[in-house]
Amino acid sequence: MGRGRVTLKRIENKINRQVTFSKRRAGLLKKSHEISVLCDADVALIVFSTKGKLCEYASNSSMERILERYERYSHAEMPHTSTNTKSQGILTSDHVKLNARIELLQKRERNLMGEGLESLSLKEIQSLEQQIDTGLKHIRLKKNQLMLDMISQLQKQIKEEEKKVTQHESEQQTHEMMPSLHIGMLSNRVAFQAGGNGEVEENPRGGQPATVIPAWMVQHMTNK
Amino acid sequence: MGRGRVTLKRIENKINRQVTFSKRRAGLLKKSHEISVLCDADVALIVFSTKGKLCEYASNSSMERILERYERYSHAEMPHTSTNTKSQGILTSDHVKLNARIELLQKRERNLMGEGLESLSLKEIQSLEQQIDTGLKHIRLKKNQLMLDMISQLQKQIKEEEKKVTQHESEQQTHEMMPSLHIGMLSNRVAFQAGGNGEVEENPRGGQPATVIPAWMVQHMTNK
DNA sequence: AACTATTTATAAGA
DNA sequence: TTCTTATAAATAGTT
Repeated sequence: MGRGRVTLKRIENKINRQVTFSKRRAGLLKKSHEISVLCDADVALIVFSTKGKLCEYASNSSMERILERYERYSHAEMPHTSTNTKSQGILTSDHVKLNARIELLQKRERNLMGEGLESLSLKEIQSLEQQIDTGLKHIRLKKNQLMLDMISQLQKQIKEEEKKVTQHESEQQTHEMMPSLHIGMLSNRVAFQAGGNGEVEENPRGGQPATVIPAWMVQHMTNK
Repeated sequence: MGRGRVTLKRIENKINRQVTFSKRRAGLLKKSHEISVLCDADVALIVFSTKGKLCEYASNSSMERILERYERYSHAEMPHTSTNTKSQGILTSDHVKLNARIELLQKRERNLMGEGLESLSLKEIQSLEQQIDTGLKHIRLKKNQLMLDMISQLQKQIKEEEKKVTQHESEQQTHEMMPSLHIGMLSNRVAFQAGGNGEVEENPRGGQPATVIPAWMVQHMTNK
């Protein structure tokens, strides 16, 4: 829907990404609203930008109601940390409660770092492992992103340096050819393989620009 | 986007409504996925059709994770609205401190789970990765320990059961040889190869007698 | 479920 | 950010 074909891949340019985000977010909101009105559907949309800014849409019935309905529908329930956390109420002004909450959070932190596991059951530990494993993947993804950003920035810098040097040389009538450092060509592959301990979390198809719509989505689109 | 202008009003024809719903739902899902990939956003979409059928989309991190994040975010919204009980007086500053600490801990927790990484530098992320990686190893160690404990406990139990059965049989003068289930010989091997990702740091715990390993456990040990 | 005429969304540019 | 514009995409009505 624009002047170029869309490739389903993270937009690397920060500015562009932000702009596209704003535009598409607006579109998504609009369409969410439209389907809710046209088709009399209950819709809840939650979007967090890269920077963590929240944006939400909820049809007619409030977000809360829809989420409740979702919880009810999706599974019988799942007793989880969020339950305690939420029921305690972050806003509680009671000192004791605040301290209790802090203690809880500290225990949670220690658990996440692999400490204080004595009191946990096998099930709890498995769940913990799962969460951390997933989180670690995210972290490594983010790290790769940062490294990529840094690489392209450095490349830009080097190019500029080269330009200066070249200019300088021509001013001095020095026409030697200086072989430029084309470190750049490898950026993508290198970056994607840099996972610390050899884990490659990124799309294994490395250089492929486009992405196929994931199977689950096709399913959603196909099934009724 | 079609042969007629769209009027933002509930489609009365039931069939049409259903068809439009299907089409637009697919579109919405697609766009949700696109913005999540292109703009690196966290997106959760929940749609209930008129008939109450649920359809959902969640980017990368699971729906649960996003909803949790949402809860956290929306709760954190109104911390200032209810600064009640001025009777607390001096304690207020404590309060503020406690709340600040809680916020810090929450951020830390999110970081440990691979969220809210936007504000971190490459160095910080690397350190985080290191910590979590180490922690994860601990957790897996603990898990293995627990599983091994459970296995030997189960083995003991079964042994006793077998004994009872044998006694009973001899009491009844039934001397048929009942081939006991010596599936057990592999127990150790299985246990030691199951370690999630292959890391088993535990030390072999003696050759216990025969045992059947429950299916669920094998699964837990094998998968991952 | 396919097709296609149109409307809509939006990428790029200013 | 906002506006404009050329184009890609979505989709309403049809088969």
